Amino acid sequence: MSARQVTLAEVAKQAGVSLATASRVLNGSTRQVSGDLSDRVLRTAEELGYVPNASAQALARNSSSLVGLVVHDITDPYFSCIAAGVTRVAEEAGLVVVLGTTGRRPEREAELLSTLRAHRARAVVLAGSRTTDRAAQARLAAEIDAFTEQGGRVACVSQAKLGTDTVVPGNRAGGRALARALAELGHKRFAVLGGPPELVVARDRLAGFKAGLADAGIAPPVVIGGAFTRDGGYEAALELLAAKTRATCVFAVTDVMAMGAMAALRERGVRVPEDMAIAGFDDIPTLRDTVPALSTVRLPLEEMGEIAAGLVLDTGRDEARTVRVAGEVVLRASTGQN
Amino acid sequence: MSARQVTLAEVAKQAGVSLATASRVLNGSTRQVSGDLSDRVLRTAEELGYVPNASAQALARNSSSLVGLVVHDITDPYFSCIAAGVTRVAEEAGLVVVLGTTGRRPEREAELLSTLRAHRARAVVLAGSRTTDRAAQARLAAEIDAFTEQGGRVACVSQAKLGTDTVVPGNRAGGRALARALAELGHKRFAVLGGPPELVVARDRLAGFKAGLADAGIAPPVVIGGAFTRDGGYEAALELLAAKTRATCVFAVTDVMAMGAMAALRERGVRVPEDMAIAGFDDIPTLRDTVPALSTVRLPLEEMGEIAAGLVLDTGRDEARTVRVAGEVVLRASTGQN
DNA sequence: GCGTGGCGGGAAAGCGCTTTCCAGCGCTCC
DNA sequence: GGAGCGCTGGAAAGCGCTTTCCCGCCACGC
Repeated sequence: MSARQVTLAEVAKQAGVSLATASRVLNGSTRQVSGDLSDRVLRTAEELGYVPNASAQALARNSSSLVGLVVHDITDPYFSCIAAGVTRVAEEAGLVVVLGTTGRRPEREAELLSTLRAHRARAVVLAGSRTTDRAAQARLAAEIDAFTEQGGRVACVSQAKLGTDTVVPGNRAGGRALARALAELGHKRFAVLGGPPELVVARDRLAGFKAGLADAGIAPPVVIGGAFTRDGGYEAALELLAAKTRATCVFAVTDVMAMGAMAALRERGVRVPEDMAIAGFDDIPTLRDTVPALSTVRLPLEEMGEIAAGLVLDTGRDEARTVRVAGEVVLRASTGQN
Repeated sequence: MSARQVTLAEVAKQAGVSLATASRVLNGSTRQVSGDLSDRVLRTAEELGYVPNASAQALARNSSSLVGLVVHDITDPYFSCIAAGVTRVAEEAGLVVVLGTTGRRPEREAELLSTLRAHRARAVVLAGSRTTDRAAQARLAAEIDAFTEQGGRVACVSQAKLGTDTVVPGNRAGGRALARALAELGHKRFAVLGGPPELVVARDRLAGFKAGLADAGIAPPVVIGGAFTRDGGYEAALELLAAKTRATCVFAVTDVMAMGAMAALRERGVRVPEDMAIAGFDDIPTLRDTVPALSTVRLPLEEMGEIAAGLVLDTGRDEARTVRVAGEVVLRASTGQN
């Protein structure tokens, strides 16, 4: 089988030109090639079905056309939206995105970065959330350094790391605005499903929310931890109900968690929003269509992916930049009065 | 900046061995190396922070560690679930997955395959649905041939292509079983939101559904086309309502479409399931938690991704294999009586 | 007329790795 | 005791491409 792949050398020979000329014609260069030869090369390349060997190009140029994308779980709409943004931009730039998933294990992030470095990826977007796990962070920082020293760029979504481009959503501000909006709806007693305490994103949203409550002169919420997933929200909501707090409104730091929480409430016969109002964060598309529609803080997820990819592919500037994107409170049926 | 990357040659020199020996130690080979030298190489590699250059390896070995994955839209839960399965298997095998998105343009599939070929990807999973567009199919078939001739393997999810491994969900059988189950619930008049007529997946599900209705001695359904997306389902549902059929139960050929349809029904004040029952296909995770929960045909999406990746990475067998996975009817609240 | 410079073309030196081939060495086996 | 073998280590030839360097050619200016 395996018809040997057509090489540049074959094209060159067939077209009766040198390797150098063929390369210049087919893969761009500053040098000019006469129209005559150029045509001939183009034609034979076409005829032979020549496709350049990307590995060889990468080796010779010492830079590949790969862009890395690291997420925790591609199944999570938060990440898949960001992924959509990143891939769109990358593909427009003629690059190819390699997808790495961590399964929420922080140490995988560094491993993946190392792999990406081996592949000489020219850039990486890190969409996973930052943890406070010291060892993992140190290892990650070292990998990031190694990666950038090798000439690659790194952008983080929602986790400011020194020396990298960053897209920072207004987690704190969003949480705060949401708290105020909910307070205005008349709620007095709040609970928060706070996710894992070591996740910075979760902490920021929680901190913002608390600040917002304080602004409104409302007592601090009951906070219940849990995993950053639908099931985490489900469990946390059950725990909340078991705790018999008098909260009338619960804030899940993530839409996905809110989804699980709503399922738990429903199972327990707690009506939303009559018995318990609920709000999330992110505004993932699927939850706009649910009943009741979820109140949340909207983040332009796809756009954030696009921005991150844009930052990381913009070879012009060299210093790290930070782009802030604001969250927008969106009140829907899940908090009533709407 | 850019501290030059550590090369094998540097490691070898530092460790006082030849390039060949260093390569054998670090990157596996059939050949043995004495424990003494081996240790020395391993140690210096560690010290220097050596990471093999994947492009160079790919070039020298004429085979890379890339696995392609082509989907229409990574944001669609159907695809993101499959993607999760594929990446899991690939990462376990020490491979890296390259994600390509077509944006539902059939011609992109061939383009991406060509790119993947340039990168010498060792395998590709095509998760996009097959269309009946002749030109696109021909181009795609040619690219698949080129890819396999070059030594790569191709697997398709849910679209049987000659000469490739395939994971085939029971679209027809699932549609049929669903129709029968719905008939048993007492429905007599059905509508189908059939998606784009040129998509084979959509056609199969529809055909199966019709067959199931026929089995139950029920008149053929009203069929309304539309896009294979949430918005497509939304529009199609509006059209259905405008058509003033007397259908009491509507089958959306995709859960995602069903989601849009439910939103449309809700907006128009049509209660589900009291006024109109609805069922989907795929069983995407998010819709298990909605109100009402969606009746559907469950497909093991992640598993399908895993199977596809498994097929394509199993270098043992050479002929194309087909794995069928059955859909399982799951009746939930959206069809009432439950 | 000849030096100059610009320009298009080709030869060849890598890029970092794998792998073949060969050399040397210590064994076993007659 | 020597032929033959198996085993380990190293030299070197690629893998397919980019890019530097050089060469020959032509147009130009003095």
